[in-house]
Amino acid sequence: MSRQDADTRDLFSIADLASEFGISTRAIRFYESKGLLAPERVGATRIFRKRDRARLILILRGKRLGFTLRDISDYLSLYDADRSQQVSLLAGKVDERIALLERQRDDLETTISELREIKHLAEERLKKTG
DNA sequence: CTTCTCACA
DNA sequence: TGTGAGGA
Repeated sequence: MSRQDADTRDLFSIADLASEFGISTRAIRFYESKGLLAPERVGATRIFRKRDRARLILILRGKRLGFTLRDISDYLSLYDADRSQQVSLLAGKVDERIALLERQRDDLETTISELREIKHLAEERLKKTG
């Protein structure tokens, strides 16, 4: 059993992480090119450690919640620097995100109401004309 | 298998 | 925010 669980292992190749998280190796390189990841190198080959993997998990979670890579980058860059600044940045971004989703929800509800009204009028017309 | 870059949506 | 392709 040389194979260890991802959580207990320390070293990962780009292909390991890509398959573990169901993303492309290209996407991982892309995140690195945007400064979100900074794996070690042995020659030209990337070596990802647990902390790199943890950052990738945060990146994917941020994306899932609808944040841009820029948002995520800003957040991650404060990890070692200012912890409380990081927390307040996160709080602000979360507020923004919630506000946007609520506006979108309101817009959707308005649109749905309009469509229901149109449907109602169409059905009324059908009753009259046959 | 890895790397890089350029074009493209 | 990524992908496809082509070369090394």
